[in-house]
Amino acid sequence: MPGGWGTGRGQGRRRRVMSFLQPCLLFMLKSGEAHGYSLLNGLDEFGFDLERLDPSLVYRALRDMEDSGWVVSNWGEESQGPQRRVYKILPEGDEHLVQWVADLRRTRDEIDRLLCAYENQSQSITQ
Amino acid sequence: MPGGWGTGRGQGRRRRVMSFLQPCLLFMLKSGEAHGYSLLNGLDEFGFDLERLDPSLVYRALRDMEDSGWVVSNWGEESQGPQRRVYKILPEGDEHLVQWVADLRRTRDEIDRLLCAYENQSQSITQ
DNA sequence: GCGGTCTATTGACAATATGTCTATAGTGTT
DNA sequence: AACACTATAGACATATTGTCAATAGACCGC
Repeated sequence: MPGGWGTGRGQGRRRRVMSFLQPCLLFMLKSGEAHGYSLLNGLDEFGFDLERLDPSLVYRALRDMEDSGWVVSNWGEESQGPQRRVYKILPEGDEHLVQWVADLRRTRDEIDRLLCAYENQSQSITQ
Repeated sequence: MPGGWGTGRGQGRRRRVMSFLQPCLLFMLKSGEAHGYSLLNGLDEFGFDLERLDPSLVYRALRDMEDSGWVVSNWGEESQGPQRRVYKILPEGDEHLVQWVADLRRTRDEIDRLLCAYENQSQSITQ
């Protein structure tokens, strides 16, 4: 832990929930099957900076989720352009997303607690 | 990324913000100097399960923050009982906490966006 | 007096997670 | 022909977290 901002990798890099890519990708796949690059592009909807997001991160996450049995993929049948893998969520992936949702609610509450305590302390000091 | 819950380390382990210990410890030190073990005990206030939280994690985080110049510590002057290090936040630590607060607000908003999208999709499906 | 638990701290090693880079390849534009 | 975008994936490095062992004082129960 070099120390968050200003040192080491990704200066100014934001700290998000660990493995946050996972529930985002699972959720997008709930809306329908998609291929990797379009999922990548959809991540800006959840706060990812697409200019800084290396595509290999997304593809590795997709592969890992497939290894875990939450999604499945098959090569599309394009006749034109590069071949694309089409990903689809499985029932196990749906269940996993339910767990993620419960866990993210708790994580949000924990962040809220710290932020509220911080803001309350700032107010009491200035009064 | 074996896949969150059910496999690998920490079965059922929750996924929180990376390095979340850091702002929690910094905030507690804003309230006044404290020694390591009391900071450890105060972490239940922010969602940490004290029964599962290894003290070495907290002490390492404190050391890392001291290395980064955000806190300072000195050996207390107890005549009885084991010696204790007393930690104190520095102005740089205060500034770093301000950055953490801004970042945590964004992280909370990102979680909110995913949770709202998820709940909206669940409702549209059942209607 | 001894064993166990709690308090108090720290380092070493292992495991997990993320970041970066390289590579291949098709299409479209300049 | 070069560049950018699309599309995918592996290797290597770095960052972060988890676990274990170690030391030691105080207190409590037996």
